[in-house]
Amino acid sequence: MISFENFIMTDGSPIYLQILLYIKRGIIAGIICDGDELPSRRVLSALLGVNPNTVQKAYKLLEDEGLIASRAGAKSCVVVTEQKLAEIRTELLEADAKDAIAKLKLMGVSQEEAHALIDKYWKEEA
Amino acid sequence: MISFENFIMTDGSPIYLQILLYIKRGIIAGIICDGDELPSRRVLSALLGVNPNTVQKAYKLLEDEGLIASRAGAKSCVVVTEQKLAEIRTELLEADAKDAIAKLKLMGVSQEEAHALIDKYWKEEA
DNA sequence: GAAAGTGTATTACATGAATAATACAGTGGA
DNA sequence: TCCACTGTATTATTCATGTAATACACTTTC
Repeated sequence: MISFENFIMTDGSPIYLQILLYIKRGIIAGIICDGDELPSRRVLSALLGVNPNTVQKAYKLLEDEGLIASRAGAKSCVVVTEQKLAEIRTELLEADAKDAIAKLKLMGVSQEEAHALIDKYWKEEA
Repeated sequence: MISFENFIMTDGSPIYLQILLYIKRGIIAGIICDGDELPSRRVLSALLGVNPNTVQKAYKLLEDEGLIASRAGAKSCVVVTEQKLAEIRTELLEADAKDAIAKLKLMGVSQEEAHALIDKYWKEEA
């Protein structure tokens, strides 16, 4: 069963997207694997303190991407091939890296300073 | 007059926040300096293709932070002291760096890979 | 088979973001 | 002084997010 203990809700971006990205990043990290069971919509919504529909929205999008499989009555589970994993890994890594770099550049940070920032803040938090 | 030619509108986060952050990051980069004139609400809204109220919302927040000064009838302009600059620089750099690092960690990226990602994507785009 | 839990779907509502159309008062330059 | 431009404020509307309350069919397990 997939764990959500490291899930931290951010204010700002839609909750259903945060859930979606959390699962995607977990898959990329190898923490969430092919065949893993997802918590049911009702259980996860209760755990996060949100509405079941919000969770359903995230799960629906993941199913549209072919990353999870759902059948009425049974638990949903993760479906990941090697190829799909490589795809979303590249997609998310590139997006996150470029986004961060663009922000730093806007603030006049140099490439060397960027490396220093990573070293400075990497150790903090789990 | 402050230029917005490097401003790129992202979908997702509120436009007024994007405007606010763009100006803050410009101040941090030293591109936007104390005394600089801001484009009027109407002019900037026309330039970005958004409603004047959206720009007003961003400017209002900047004024609440003491980063710009507005008087009815006259152009708004930037107000930045050395101390305030140091404050927001630390605040934004830390926030952006920590945010990016947290995302990479969720995907199982190592500190070494993070450095490699910076080198890989730094050159792209202006 | 029965019950509990599951996925799925529908409808209604609340809220905030953003748009739209104004209106008014103050500033600055011709 | 006059006029264009400025900041400021108000009200109404649209849209997406998120909530809420259901309902129904299917599966898993006892």
